[in-house]
Amino acid sequence: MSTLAKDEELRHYFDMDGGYAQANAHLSQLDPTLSSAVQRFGGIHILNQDPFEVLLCFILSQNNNIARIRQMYARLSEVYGSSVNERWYAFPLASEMEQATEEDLRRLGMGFRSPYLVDAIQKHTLLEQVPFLDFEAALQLLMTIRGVGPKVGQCILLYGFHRMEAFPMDTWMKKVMRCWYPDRTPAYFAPYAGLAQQYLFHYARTQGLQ
DNA sequence: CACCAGGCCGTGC
DNA sequence: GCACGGCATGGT
Repeated sequence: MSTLAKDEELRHYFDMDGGYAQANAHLSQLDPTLSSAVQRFGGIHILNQDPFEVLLCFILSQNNNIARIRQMYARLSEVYGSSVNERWYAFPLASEMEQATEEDLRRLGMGFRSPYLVDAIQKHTLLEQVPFLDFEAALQLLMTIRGVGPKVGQCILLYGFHRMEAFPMDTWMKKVMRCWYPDRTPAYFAPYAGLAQQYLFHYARTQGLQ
């Protein structure tokens, strides 16, 4: 790949032309909490990640901790990833994991998520339909994959398909909503709910809720 | 050594 | 519909 093409790919991956000045300005004027979150952590971008990678990673994330998710990600990359694909990182393509069985994955330490991974690999072509569906239909489709519920599904839509309406509700965001936005729903943050989620998540985890 | 982790599934009501 | 326990495994 030419350096120019790689530069363009990286610009897209990090969403360098995402219009964040306007998004940050909008969120900042919503309320004091978001205002200080943006002020402290301004610069957060929503990545444009590979949908298949995101699908597997967020299946791995359920009831798990970051350190171990990293380790499992690295292990899948080592065992199934290949440098022949034209990418700057080694996470496997769906085609490279087609042969993986539940037993293989258990031996690799994927635990109770192993059958979920197998189902996700098997159904990976569903991802191709997502760009043509509205948000709710896309979420319902993703949730037909075992191990994909509302939270994981919205993560896939946000990081894999850049759907800004997505607002993944994990344990931290439930606390955030209860504590700071008791009378609000994610629609309050439209049209930048996904970005707001990232700011609030990071804000809550680094400086705590009060 | 208990307890927990950026949920989801199956069961029982 | 909704509350509940179980879940593989490594970190703290």
